[in-house]
Amino acid sequence: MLDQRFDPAASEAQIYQRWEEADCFKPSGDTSAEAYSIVIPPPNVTGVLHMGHALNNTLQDILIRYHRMTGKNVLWQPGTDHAGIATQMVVERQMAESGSNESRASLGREAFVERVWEWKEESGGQIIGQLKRLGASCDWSRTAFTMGEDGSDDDQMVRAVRKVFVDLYNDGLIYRAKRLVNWDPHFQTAISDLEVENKEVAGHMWHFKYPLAGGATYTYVEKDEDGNVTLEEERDYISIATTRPETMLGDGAVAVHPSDERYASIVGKLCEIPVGPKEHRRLIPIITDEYPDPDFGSGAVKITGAHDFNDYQVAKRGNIPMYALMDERGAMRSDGAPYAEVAETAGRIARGQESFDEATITAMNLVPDEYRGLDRFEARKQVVADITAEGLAVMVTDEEGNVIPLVEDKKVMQPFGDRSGVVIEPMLTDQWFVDAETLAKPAIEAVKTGKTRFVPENWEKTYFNWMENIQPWCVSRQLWWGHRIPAWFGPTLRDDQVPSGKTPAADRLADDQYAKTIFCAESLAEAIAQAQRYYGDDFHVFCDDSKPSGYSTSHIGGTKPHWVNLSQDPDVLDTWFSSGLWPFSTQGWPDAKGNEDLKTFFPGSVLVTAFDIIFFWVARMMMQGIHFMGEVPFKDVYIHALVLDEKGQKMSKSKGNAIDPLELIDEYGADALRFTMAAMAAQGRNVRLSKQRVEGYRNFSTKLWNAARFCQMNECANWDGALDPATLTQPVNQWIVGELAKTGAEATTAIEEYRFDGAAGAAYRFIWNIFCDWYLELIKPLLNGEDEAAKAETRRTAGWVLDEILKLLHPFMPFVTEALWEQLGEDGPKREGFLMLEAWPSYGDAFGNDAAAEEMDWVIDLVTEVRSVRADLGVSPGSKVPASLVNASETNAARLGRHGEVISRLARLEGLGVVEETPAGAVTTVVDEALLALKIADIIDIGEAKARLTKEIASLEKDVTGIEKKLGNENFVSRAPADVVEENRQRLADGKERLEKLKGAEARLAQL
RNA sequence: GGGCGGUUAGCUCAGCGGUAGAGCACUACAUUGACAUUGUAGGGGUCACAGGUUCGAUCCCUGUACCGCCCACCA
Repeated sequence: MLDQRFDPAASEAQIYQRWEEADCFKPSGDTSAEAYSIVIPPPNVTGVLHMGHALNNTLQDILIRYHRMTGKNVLWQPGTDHAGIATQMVVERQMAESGSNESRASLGREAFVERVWEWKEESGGQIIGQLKRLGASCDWSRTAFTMGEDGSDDDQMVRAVRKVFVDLYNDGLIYRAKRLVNWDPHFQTAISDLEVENKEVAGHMWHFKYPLAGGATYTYVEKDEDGNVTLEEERDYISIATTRPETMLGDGAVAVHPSDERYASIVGKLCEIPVGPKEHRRLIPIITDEYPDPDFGSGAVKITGAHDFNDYQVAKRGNIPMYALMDERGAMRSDGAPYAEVAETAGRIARGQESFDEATITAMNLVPDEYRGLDRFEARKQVVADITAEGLAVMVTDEEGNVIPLVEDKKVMQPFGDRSGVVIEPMLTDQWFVDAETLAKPAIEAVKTGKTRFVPENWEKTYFNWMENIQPWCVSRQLWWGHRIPAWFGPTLRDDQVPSGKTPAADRLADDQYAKTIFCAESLAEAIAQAQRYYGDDFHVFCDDSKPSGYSTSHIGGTKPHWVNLSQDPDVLDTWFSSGLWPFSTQGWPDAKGNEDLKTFFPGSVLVTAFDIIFFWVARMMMQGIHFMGEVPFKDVYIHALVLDEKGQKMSKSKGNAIDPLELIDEYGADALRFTMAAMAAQGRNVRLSKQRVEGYRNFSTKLWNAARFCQMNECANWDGALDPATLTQPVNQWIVGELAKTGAEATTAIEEYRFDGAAGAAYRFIWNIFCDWYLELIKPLLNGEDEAAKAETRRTAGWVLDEILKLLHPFMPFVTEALWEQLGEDGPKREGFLMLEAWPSYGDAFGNDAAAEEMDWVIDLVTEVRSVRADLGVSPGSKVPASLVNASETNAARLGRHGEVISRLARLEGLGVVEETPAGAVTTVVDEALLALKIADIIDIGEAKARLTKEIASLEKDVTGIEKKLGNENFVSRAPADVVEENRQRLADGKERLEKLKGAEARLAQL
């Protein structure tokens, strides 16, 4: 006998364990069956399950369980992501909080990475355990990790990443270059555009005067739209606006628009940056460029190529030096020669007296001595104060007549690191870039031609929009935790050290300055071999890590053989670089190219993810998948919503509004949480989660449990396989199997179309509102009756339908359904195996039975009508009311004969029969063509009864008039589809007939 | 600035060219017969607004307003 209710806490873990031990999650291995595969979006290895994971993995598990039941060879590939920055951050924070004096720096690279591995081992299983609690049916024996230990037995991921990197490098799709990149001063690494969040913050715009060199002056004229002069004055300066005064120190020019007449006379002249020691004020040229907008501010823009993305482009076009001002912490530089010396050089460059190369410019620290070492925001304050003190701020008169510096309060968009939260600094650094534009082309094409399909479709636009404007992807990170970049740098050799026929000095100046001294290879040995071939036999190549005996730096340039010391790039790759390989790296690539798993499970059937990750991950997988496998990595991309709190806010720990899915599982069970996720997963929407909703679906599972209990008590739980609808004789049984078949079809279609809410809703409605509310009530008389054949048939049908329900519901509520499957099986023939491995139901047309459906609908309508009347008129619920059906049709009279008992029971009626005359003292209501007379006139308030009728008549009359009007419209009758017209005619006829009867009832009531 | 989405019952949301729906909340009633994690009944909507297309618009089109989100961005 089933317990009173299902106890998720006690049962779920145990059920899960049994599935796992029986290898239920592994692919069937039946290669004759269609393969169905999903790769999990790998959660951070050190992460904990949050609501987003719960939604994402519930939906995947529903698909996986469904397709497994349809007999496919199913793989849900699990794994975790090493999550470079995030994980490194966690470990660093732990060290900081531990109170020990350890830090990343004190530990050193090797020990620190070792520490991260330890942490990974310690916490890496946690999230997997949590996914198991959710019921995720991944094949855990294949759990993958985006990293691996170089040189260990488990280095396949390392080899995959290296191969990808080296191949792309050899194809010219990865290159190293000095570019302006987003620099995170907290983590002291470059990050990609996607990892930058632009936020609007309150800022200021300062206006400063850049005096013309040598005290030169010009006539500054402003005109209005009509060409009338509004301002004319002699100026010895050009006015510049800036929100970042500290970057003035690195200005290389002032730019104006070529059409800007105000400044035409001073273009080509020099002006002075109004900051720094007076005797070494730097002069910079006034140039023209299309970039400045003459209508904004003064129309003149300072150009700081090394600290602003727009300026960078201008500087590149105009060959303006880009002076880097800050160090990796975002503080003003304190390296290099004293300011006076450097400023002198810069001055000569500005006057065109000295040529310059990138390396020279990079080495120059133009931060005046008094600002060196200051934090960038400190430096900003200083610069503003110094300029203002010197009287070089643009002044205005305020409302009270005071002359004050012009400082506008202004909302400015500021870039922040998405992980660190600090202000990102554009920095000129050497980084590795992927030529995303080239890789994006086939990835765009694949979606255009439908090889990969987005569901819902509108996400394609987002994808296209981004892919079509894609920028080079900066993939190097100055971190320690990650895939080390497989590139080794050779030394820069003096001219007399250069191998014959090679010209490194020239190479250095070229755009691909490093190309000839970089050795990109899948292993150190290969890199050394490459270098050896490059340098020739006169050189002996080795690497830092393996200093050969007899090595001495003095040998360089000395007697042969010369020593060439390679050192590996210290940087690691962006986490997403390896995540992008996930669909094939998890299947053993590159080792297993051509092996069964890769052939069988790549490409994946669908990728399930949230929209916030389309760019980060989906796009990268598309690019890398197509490039390396020659095929799209998945056929469908299902984009689901984000989980928000009840108020529509993004859940986050810091806001304190996060609901912990594990707590919900503890409280309501995994099934309830899963069902909630499915029911709320309407496409293209956010999911607002409330506990109440979860509670409601927990109640649903209890409802199912109790329905099963009822079946069991009534010996309906005997499981005996198939059911032939043709053998059914009872309308109620014929009807329920038809309803079940409809539900099954609806759920199947919905899942196939990724409408999880539709599938969940269909199951919910059928189980609660049809099976429990009606079917189980309707069969009670049969189960308690004398007709043994009918009883047997009903038991069999109820038992069968219950089993089918368990199957249909299983992908959504795997635990409670599996528990019921097992426990109900104890009453009947022994079940062979797990519910999760049963076949997904597919019902033929044979299950539909229109006549039975119509008959049962009539019964249900009748009962509902009586209940409504009783409730409205305040008839006490317990009392049995004498009732009869007046002037019923033959059909309905027959139906009453078959169902009178159950109707009487459900509607609390007695003496229910067919009569020709309305009995005295009866209140009547209309059911179909007949009047239903209830002898209650003496126990109710006639006024209320009348009011009820009046209301119904009014509402019906409104309907009827509406339809009459419609049918009276010539255009409607001639132009609307015939079936619509016919349907309206029928409705009108029915309405009128009913109206007449209601009016009759009203009249009769008036006589009482 | 560009793009995407939203506006339907008190709340959260489905829906859809032809009769406006669910869950929760609310109201009333019911209590040993599977289930109070329940049952029965009920109230509650100018489907944001304005035009247009159509025999017919909550639905399609255009515009407006407001609300989200994404991308870009003026120094």
